[in-house]
Amino acid sequence: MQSYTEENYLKIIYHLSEISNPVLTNAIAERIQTKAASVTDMIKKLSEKGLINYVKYQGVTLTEKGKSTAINIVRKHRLWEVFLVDKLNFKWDEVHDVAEELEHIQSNLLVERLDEFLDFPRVDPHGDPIPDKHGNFAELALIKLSKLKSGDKGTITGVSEHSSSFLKHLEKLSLTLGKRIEIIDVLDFDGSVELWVEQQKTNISREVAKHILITKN
Amino acid sequence: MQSYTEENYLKIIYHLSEISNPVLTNAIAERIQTKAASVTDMIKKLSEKGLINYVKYQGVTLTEKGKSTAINIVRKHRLWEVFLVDKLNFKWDEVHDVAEELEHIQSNLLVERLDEFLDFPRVDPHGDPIPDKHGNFAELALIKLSKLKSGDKGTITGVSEHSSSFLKHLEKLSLTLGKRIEIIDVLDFDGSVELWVEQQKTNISREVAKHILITKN
DNA sequence: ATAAATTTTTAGATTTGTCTAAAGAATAGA
DNA sequence: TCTATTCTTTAGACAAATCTAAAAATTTAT
Ligand SMILES: [Mn+2]
Ligand SMILES: [Mn+2]
Ligand SMILES: [Mn+2]
Ligand SMILES: [Mn+2]
Repeated sequence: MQSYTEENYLKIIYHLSEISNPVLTNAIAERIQTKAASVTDMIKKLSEKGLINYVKYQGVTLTEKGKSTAINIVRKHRLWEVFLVDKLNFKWDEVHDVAEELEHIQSNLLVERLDEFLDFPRVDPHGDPIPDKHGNFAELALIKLSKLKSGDKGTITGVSEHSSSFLKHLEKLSLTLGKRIEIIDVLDFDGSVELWVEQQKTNISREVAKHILITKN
Repeated sequence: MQSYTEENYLKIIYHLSEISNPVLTNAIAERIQTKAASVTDMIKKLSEKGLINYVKYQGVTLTEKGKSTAINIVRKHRLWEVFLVDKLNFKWDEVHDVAEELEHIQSNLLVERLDEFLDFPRVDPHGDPIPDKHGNFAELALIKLSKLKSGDKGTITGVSEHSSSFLKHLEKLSLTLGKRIEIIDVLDFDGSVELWVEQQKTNISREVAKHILITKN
């Protein structure tokens, strides 16, 4: 059994592994809002527990055991987010912090029953895939909106930034999951994008476009 | 804000206050599965935070602030128990440990939405009353089954013991919430009770009878 | 290749919650 | 009332997770 803190480290190492492998001490420190020295202490401990492989000065990778633990926490996090939005009418920008706590509740029965109660959802309110009880999930082939050219059409199926301010901004522009969009123009000058959504012309910055994920169709 | 541990202490002090006031160090130690010395440390801290009144060697009482904090935890605990039973099909003997964790999730929005989702339940799966958002709840006038005489009739509306083994035992005898019972006889010898429930004669020990709560009618 | 800058680790301290052992206070018995 | 028992508190220690400051390793730049 892992502590609340160990679980948070494992989950963050898991997410960072998708970007760079091995995962470096400072990258963890930045994400977890702590000091590099504290990270070194913790990764030593996780290494002793067989949850990560640690080579001094080189960074860490998850072991199989560490990976499945991390995926289970991600599973719980995303299931709780679905619960909050679908059943308790939370908005997609209100769920993250609460799910951050709920993901640590220890009960397999609870997770499986929750999954069933929610009718086995495949994605969370931000479009992120939910692992099944065996840890399997389809990696969706999503494209950043910022990669599209004028004339391209698609559907918003995810976001790669979960901050409340960002999500509220998208909400205001009707750029929410499931919406069909069509690129009108991409400005050479600053990369900002003009697009159609719900018969309306909208402009978004390149920075915003980078964090909107699209399936072309 | 209180820590997980502080919250557990407050809740236990709250429950023990109903039995004896002030609450003594050893009583807390026994309930919380810890040593008296640890309790002394913690009650000093809770006292400094203004959550309890502490007089050395005399025990503690909750302040208004401590009491309302404790009631809020009890509210969350019981709402989560209702959720687990009503929505996730947990049995009444399976909910306690999970609720013990869930009661510490920090989000007023979550509690209020959960209350609404559950349609503002008044009692939990063990018959215990659920405080409303202002901390008010009706103290039900329940009688221990062990106090009844032969010929007395009533309805099972609560239990004062939440262990899984006890609740499973009641389940087997059909002695669950809402069931009508009638006392046939109380044995002088050992206080054991013979009673009718669902057209069946059943025998229970005095010890079991003590923990079944009845409304006479 | 060597020096400078950056990253990572170690050393030592702090906070929270716990423990054991021993001392101090309250209560009960004779 | 005085002693024995029980209850409670203090003293000192420990594990978990964090921090600052300093040392060591790695990477980058000249
Ligand atoms: Mn978390
Ligand atoms: Mn999410
Ligand atoms: Mn608890
Ligand atoms: Mn209950």
